[in-house]
Amino acid sequence: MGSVGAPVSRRRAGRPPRGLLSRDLITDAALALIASQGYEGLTMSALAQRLRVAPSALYNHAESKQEVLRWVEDEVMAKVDFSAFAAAPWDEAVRAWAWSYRGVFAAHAPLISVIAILPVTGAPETLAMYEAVTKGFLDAGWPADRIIPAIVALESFIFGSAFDVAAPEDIFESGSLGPDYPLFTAAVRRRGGSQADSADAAFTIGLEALITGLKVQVAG
Amino acid sequence: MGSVGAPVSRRRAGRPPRGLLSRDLITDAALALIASQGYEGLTMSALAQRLRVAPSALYNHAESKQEVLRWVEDEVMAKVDFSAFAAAPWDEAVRAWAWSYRGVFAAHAPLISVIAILPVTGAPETLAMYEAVTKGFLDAGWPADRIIPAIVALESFIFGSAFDVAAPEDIFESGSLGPDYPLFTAAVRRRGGSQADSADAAFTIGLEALITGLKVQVAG
DNA sequence: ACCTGAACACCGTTCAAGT
DNA sequence: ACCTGAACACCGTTCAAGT
Repeated sequence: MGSVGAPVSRRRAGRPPRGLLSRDLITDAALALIASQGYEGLTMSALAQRLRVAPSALYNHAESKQEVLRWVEDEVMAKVDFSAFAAAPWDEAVRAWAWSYRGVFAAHAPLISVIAILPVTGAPETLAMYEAVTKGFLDAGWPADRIIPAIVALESFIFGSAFDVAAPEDIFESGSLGPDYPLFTAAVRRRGGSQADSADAAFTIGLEALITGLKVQVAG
Repeated sequence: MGSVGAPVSRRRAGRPPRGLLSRDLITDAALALIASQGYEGLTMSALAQRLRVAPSALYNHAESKQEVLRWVEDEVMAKVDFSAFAAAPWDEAVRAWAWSYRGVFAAHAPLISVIAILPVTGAPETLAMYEAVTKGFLDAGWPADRIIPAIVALESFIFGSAFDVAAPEDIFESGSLGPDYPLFTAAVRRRGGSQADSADAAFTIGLEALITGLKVQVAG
């Protein structure tokens, strides 16, 4: 782990900034703020305070808070480990990538709604991941026109599952209404362990089903 | 279709309200507001204005905006069609339910982050759906301890896919960075049609893979 | 080119005062 | 019990003024 404020990934080339701020500094400060206060703590004021600057100064570098979130998103995406696609067989690589992807975004759920609307334009870390994943699918013999839909399907499952990780322990507690829904209540009771265990179990079941099902589709 | 302000589903029993407001009236107004202005238009002020009441009056009935969103969520959930579980074979029922579920929440994506954190306590429409789905799985011979994880996995995929429906046409446009990521750029080009078609294709592929894979798991 | 300080147009929520 | 009106503590963003 680097010290607070240390760059979290490879820095952008280009002219060094003249003033106090830059995209990289703002992004690092935003990530540090999110790490310590969560996404509710990420306000333009708090960001400015951490950078010892007036809030309005941020707008010389970012068009909006939305743009700052896009920078954060690309930086977070860089933490996803897709290295298995270069070495392991397809199903093993998908498994390793998906678990890493879900783990990273479980701590960044508010970004998911940003990503969903967000063109990849200008997000080099994100594009690097897609390039490696695409190559992994091609190497495994996937037809080119099936690759993007398959990746989107996997990502949809991963994003949905990332939300689930943050769910509270009592998410399926029906309370006083319980007796009206006996089958569901019984099924919930049969599912043991903590919420973290339950989320992992659901993710395992879904991911393995997807891998199996996709393999069948591409073979048939 | 009912007229504006008409109740959208079965109304709650219990004492009629004494004043101008009630949970049902607030929920209906919120849904009407969302339908005409989207979720950005759903503010406590706008809600109060539509109900011809001061914003502070809402707090005699709802603890917070978050609670209003929970009411909306349960109402929206009532639109999901799970009737196939009572009649059709398991895979057909899952397919019909999942498509309906995704369609409903594609128009209500901001609710997804609410649901993920939200215990089902006090959400009768939601519980009714889970009860019917659980029964469908039991009737198909599913072991009780596997049902909830499987439903959660399906829901994760459905929620993630609902986000995808709202994605812009150019979501995978890499722009000037394109040449650096040739395999991905080529794969994107091979995927034809509109974003709506792409979202449908990804949903079809993922859902069919899940159904196939879950069947294999439960058989083995 | 970049930063400050004041201002603007909002948010959700609280609370004393009324009926 | 329920509603009003004023107030509070925030938001993100703009813009004239300075260097």
